[in-house]
Amino acid sequence: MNPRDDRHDIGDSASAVVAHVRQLIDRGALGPGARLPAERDLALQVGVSRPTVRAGLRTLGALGVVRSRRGSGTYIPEGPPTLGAEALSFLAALHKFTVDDVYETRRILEVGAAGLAAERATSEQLATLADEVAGLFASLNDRQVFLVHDINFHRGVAAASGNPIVASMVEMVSALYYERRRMTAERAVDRDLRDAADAHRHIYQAIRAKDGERARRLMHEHLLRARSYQAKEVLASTFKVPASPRRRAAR
Amino acid sequence: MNPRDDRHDIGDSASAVVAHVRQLIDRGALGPGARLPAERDLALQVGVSRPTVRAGLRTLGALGVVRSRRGSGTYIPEGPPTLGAEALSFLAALHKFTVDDVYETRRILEVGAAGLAAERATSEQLATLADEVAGLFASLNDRQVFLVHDINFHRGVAAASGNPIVASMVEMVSALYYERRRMTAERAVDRDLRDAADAHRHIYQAIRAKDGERARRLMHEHLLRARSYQAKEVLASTFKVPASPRRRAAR
DNA sequence: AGACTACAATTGGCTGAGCCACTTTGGCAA
DNA sequence: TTGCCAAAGTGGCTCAGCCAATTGTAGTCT
Repeated sequence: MNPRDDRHDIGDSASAVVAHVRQLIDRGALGPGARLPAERDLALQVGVSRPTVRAGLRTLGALGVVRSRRGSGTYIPEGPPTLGAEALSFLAALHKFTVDDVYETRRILEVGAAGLAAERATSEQLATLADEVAGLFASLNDRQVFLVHDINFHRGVAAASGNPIVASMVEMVSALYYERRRMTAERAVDRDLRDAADAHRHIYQAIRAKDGERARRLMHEHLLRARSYQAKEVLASTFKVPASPRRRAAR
Repeated sequence: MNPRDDRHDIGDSASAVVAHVRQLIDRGALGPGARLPAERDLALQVGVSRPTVRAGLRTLGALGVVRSRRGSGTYIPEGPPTLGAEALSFLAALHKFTVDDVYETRRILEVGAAGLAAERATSEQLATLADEVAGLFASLNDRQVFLVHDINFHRGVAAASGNPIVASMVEMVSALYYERRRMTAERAVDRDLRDAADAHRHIYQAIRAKDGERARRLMHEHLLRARSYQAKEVLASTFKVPASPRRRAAR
């Protein structure tokens, strides 16, 4: 539709592709679940080569805006909005984030999310939280499974907050937390696990009772205690240094 | 080159480049300010073609992990860790984040940041905050400049929190806020601007006095009031839009 | 000697053509 | 109707090469 689409841009041609897709989104031509034009078509539309289009799409892919499936096409993901956790993971590796930094961020974000969840959680979201609490009590003897239910409970609270920005940020730090915690979860103490499961149950009850202030207070205390549990484990392992009793299968 | 390499990975070759760089970072061979090997060298190291290396580097660039400068090389950025704000901007466009969503997220993050800042702010960071407060009072008649000082104050508080994760998240939402607010800032009411400047001054004073609870309370109230200011502006413009001013002066 | 300019090497940005692997689809045969 | 298979479409990757910006260096002018 534009024979006069000269390339007066001075910057990257690849970012012109990003801008083009952004326009399509802002114009409403692309939304969640939509499929983008094929790379070869996009190249014609924007007036750049296909490798350049691929570069732009790769940028969008890294941002989590699009996802490419070989043989099928490039799509805008459906479902709840999500910020890629990879960026935070790299940042953590580069700038040496401490465990306390992570717990502190979680306290700020998730205490707020718990308060909102108490005001807004739908019955469906409450049911999800109840499931995860049940999962916690059912997996007291399997630390890895327990950890997954733990994380899922917190993600569920974030989703129940009804605020997509808060939810996606909690997803980010949860992913970072999981990435680190997964390797040390085996050291957790039985009694601490039971305490944690109880804490989750009480948070769930506060949210279900629409008691925002109590939900906030309980979430705050839970995260403070969780941090001290983990600190204790690190301390204990420093002194014990036990040989790993279990062999793992290949890879 | 040779299909009988040890490249039996099934996944992207481009992500092998990302993983390679990640290894270099984890191993300590790359840190902030460091320069990556040239693309042509990296291609040899990883065993892929140069376009594939470029694809991987572009992913890292989108994540904010590296930055390429034509003719010079590809570097890991120095300075405080920062999460690209572009991802959140796209997410906002795709999922129709509301103004309330943004203010709510700011309340959660920045109230927490203000509390931490009161405990940890260095004298240098306090001086920066004081500068921005002065800038606010000095720009009461220029809404665009006022907005910049406003944002910078809040970024300064986040930086003073001493928590790099919280700081980078505040940067993200601040960028989103600025992107939207910039277009409507002209509508701000004189009296509201003065109120806002006062609020910032009081927050600064609380942080300087190391009174975390007061800093949190003031930040909370400030952000609540700022939201209602903005809502009022939108309402006013809804009724007054066609009423063109008789004169174009008064700026 | 010191400042400046011209140049050449290095490096990222981009192109075009092409091959491969996977997915989807539609027509054909049982 | 059901099942299968081949063709078309699509993204992943490579190769070879040219362009443009940067940078360090050698040579020139003042």
